[in-house]
Amino acid sequence: MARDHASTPATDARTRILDAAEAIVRARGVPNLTLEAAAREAGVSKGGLLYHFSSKEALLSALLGRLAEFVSQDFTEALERLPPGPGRAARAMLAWGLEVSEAEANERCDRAAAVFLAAFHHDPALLDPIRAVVARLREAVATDGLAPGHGMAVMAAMDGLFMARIFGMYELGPDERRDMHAALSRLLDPVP
Amino acid sequence: MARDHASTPATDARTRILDAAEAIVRARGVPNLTLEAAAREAGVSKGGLLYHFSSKEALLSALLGRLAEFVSQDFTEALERLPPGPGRAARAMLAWGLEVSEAEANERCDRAAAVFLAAFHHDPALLDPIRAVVARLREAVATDGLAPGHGMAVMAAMDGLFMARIFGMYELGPDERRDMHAALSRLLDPVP
DNA sequence: GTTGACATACCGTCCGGCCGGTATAGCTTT
DNA sequence: AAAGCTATACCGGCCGGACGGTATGTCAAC
Repeated sequence: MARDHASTPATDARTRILDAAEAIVRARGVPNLTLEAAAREAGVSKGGLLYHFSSKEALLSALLGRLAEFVSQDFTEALERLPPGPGRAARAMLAWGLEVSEAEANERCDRAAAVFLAAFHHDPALLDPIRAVVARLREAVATDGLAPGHGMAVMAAMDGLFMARIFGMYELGPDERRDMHAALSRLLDPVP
Repeated sequence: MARDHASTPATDARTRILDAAEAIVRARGVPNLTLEAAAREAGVSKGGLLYHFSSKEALLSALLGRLAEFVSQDFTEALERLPPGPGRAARAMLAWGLEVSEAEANERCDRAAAVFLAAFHHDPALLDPIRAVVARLREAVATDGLAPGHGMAVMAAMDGLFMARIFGMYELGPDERRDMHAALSRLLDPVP
């Protein structure tokens, strides 16, 4: 322990380092995420960082574990808030992406993107944990009672918005979000 | 000019370098795209490469110009192959992503992804040329006579498939492609 | 002999990782 | 209870390698 010193933020060093790494990527991009920078931002020395994460890969791996767990849990909660019935998983995705405030959606998106891109750049295999989560989501969407392809269309559309934002391609305004939500909702009703 | 020399592969050095850079990113990832590696792969010296592209940024910029032009032209062609009428742009996107062979779609996707990711990593601003192209596509999709949001839903779904592939998240099998095509096609008909 | 199209050699920087040290807390032995 | 011992949680400096970029040389073609 020995964690005090008058002016240290209550969180433990490990978490602070993780947060710092994320913040750096968000603010200054993947190439600026160096061990020194992360250590500085977290208020520890480089040696201190390497005590907690024995390599850059270990740091990124931890970052990704956190993300995967967060995403998984977040989606599960969205799912459980919805009544059962055909298309529940797809409706959860839709809600998850388009029924929250734009600010909230963007925040989640940016957090995920930062971790995502940093890990992918270092080694694509680091994405395996979220790949597993996504596979679960996909399975849920594909088997929730909708006509084949309909749920996946919704999921793909949400993923498209994610990508469009992280690469700064386009971003929907409030009206467009509403319109797109309405359009995709048509896919959730039983085929006419 | 002065392009011969008995034993140079028919293409000019500039193009060979561009192709080499793309190939490296595709085969070994963004971090392995170095000037030396690109030069070696293209069969020139590092100095030779720097004669054609005065910096790494210049190389990436050229790569991206090529991509932007290719995408723009490719989409225009897809558009022109379709009869006019409401939803033409959206149908072109759908055709572009789901009415070609899986191999062809993947090939285009991977080429684009390689350039995309390499440029983005070096400097997100390098993506501006394709951002402009995408803005044009988006405009086309948003104003092609469909009910609001419907075209964008299709576009986002295609972008989602793009992202899912480049990050190895998921990939649709032939049946899924067909099903998703059918699902999204429902959005192209006049609202019932 | 000048220019275009390279090749070779080299430099400065930056980054990941390792190492030796150190202060503190807790346990144990006497 | 005093004295050791060990583990934890760091600090600060260093090294080796790689990479982008420059500077200079070369050599055929015109």
